[in-house]
Amino acid sequence: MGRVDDLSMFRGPNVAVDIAVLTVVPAPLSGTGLSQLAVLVEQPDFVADGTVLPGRFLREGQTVAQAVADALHVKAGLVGLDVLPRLLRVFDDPGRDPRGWTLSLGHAVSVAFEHLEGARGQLAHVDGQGAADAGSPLLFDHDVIVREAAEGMRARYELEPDPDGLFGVGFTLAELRDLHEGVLGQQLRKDTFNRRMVEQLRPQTRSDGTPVLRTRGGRPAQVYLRQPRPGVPPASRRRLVLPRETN
Amino acid sequence: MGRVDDLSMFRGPNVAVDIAVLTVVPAPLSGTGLSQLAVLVEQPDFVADGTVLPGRFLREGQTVAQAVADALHVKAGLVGLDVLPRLLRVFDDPGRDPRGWTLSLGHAVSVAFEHLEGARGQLAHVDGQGAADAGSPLLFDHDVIVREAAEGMRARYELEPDPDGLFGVGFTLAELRDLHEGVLGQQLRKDTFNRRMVEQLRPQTRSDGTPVLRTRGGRPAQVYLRQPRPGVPPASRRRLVLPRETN
DNA sequence: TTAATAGTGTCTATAAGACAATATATA
DNA sequence: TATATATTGTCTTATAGACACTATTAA
Repeated sequence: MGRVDDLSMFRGPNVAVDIAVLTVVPAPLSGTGLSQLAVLVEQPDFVADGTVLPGRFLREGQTVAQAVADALHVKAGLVGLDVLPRLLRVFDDPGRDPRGWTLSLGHAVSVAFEHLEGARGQLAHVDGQGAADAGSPLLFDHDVIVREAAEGMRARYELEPDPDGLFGVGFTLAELRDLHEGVLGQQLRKDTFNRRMVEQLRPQTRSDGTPVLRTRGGRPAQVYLRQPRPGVPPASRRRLVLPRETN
Repeated sequence: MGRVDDLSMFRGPNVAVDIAVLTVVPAPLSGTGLSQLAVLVEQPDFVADGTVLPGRFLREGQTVAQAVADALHVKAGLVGLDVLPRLLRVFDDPGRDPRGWTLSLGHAVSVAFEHLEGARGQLAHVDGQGAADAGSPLLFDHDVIVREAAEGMRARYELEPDPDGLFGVGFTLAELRDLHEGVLGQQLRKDTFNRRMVEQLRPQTRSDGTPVLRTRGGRPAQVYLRQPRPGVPPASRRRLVLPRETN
């Protein structure tokens, strides 16, 4: 930031936030029998054929996070979620909005499917390439936002158990794997997946020390909780950094 | 983006770009005998004791990349670099600038040390925690920008050879390791480092097929080029994703 | 009982960590 | 020659991949 005493010499752009609300549709509801990554879209009233992400202009005195929360409230009818918007990129083409100079801050948020119950809009399936299959094409740069949002979420879900916290409470390894397969859009190896994840989880126990179990048609499974300590590096990812002074 | 016909009802914020210009000071010049990560800072004229990153307000009709290029030109005297600004985060606290409503888009760019020859400002060493050791404290949120810029660059330099392209031409594995050790602020294991990197590099040869070598006081070393194909996944990072339908 | 799911154990292949040995330049 | 750096090879260890086997529920 430079030294400019009179800011009024600059006319700032209108700044919008556009949000890819990502969720995982549970297997029984997805139609395919598998959990599926999906994004919340809506049909705007100002075009006949087109789909957009929820978005909103930033008001003075607001933070970006507040504008995101407002957009989710006003556009999607979602209230009271405490989400962590992740900034993806800025769309800054000076001619991108014919109505005037606007910037758009593309964001991603991950929301548990249950919290999208009363939401307005539709859930569009996100395919392996990050393309949303809404009925009509995504307008503006919104396809890019969805693709980058999906890419980021997939990268996060490859090494850590449910890093976005879509499970509110405990979960079994099978439920966790369903979730991860939905996010990644790929099947995962059960044994390797379990080995990687177990070491980052804590088995849930009752106060008397007995394990909390959950059954799904077979042998009951241990229920796990995310470790309270975040940022534990997955053991599998060896680092080049030297622990000592050697060489 | 919603449907708003009259944009003039919104008064947009002033939008600034602030840039962490990262470079690696070669070992002979750093004073420590090791290559060192550094960031370009300047002493602003409006405070007695404080340091800032180069920055500039976005003008109408400009893209963010153009504003970054302008800032590097006007503030640091750098012309003609084609840099790739990486967006790090938005600083959006409504009260962060007493002069009025401003947003700042924190960016990182990586620039080869040779290109900073005629630059205004000083190079501040960036330590292992991402803290810049300028003589005086970094003002505003600029310490956060430097930290996140360094984090991102370090993550990139752990698995791939010189992903930011600080070497313009060919390099030996020893030179590459010096560079990576400077970025990471850590010594690296020579053998493992070489194994990882060689498979992502192409040995430089003359038209007659003889290898290009370079000597540094001992046996001459092969000169390598980055593979023209970017985005080659490092072989070491095994993935969970199934190649087949199994499990 | 059978079917379905959960969990454990084991063998193999691959890559990292550690270190030794050899090669080729300069002083 | 001695010294410095580069390069190759090998042994050990850790983890992924593959698969078999046991365990515990419901129907």
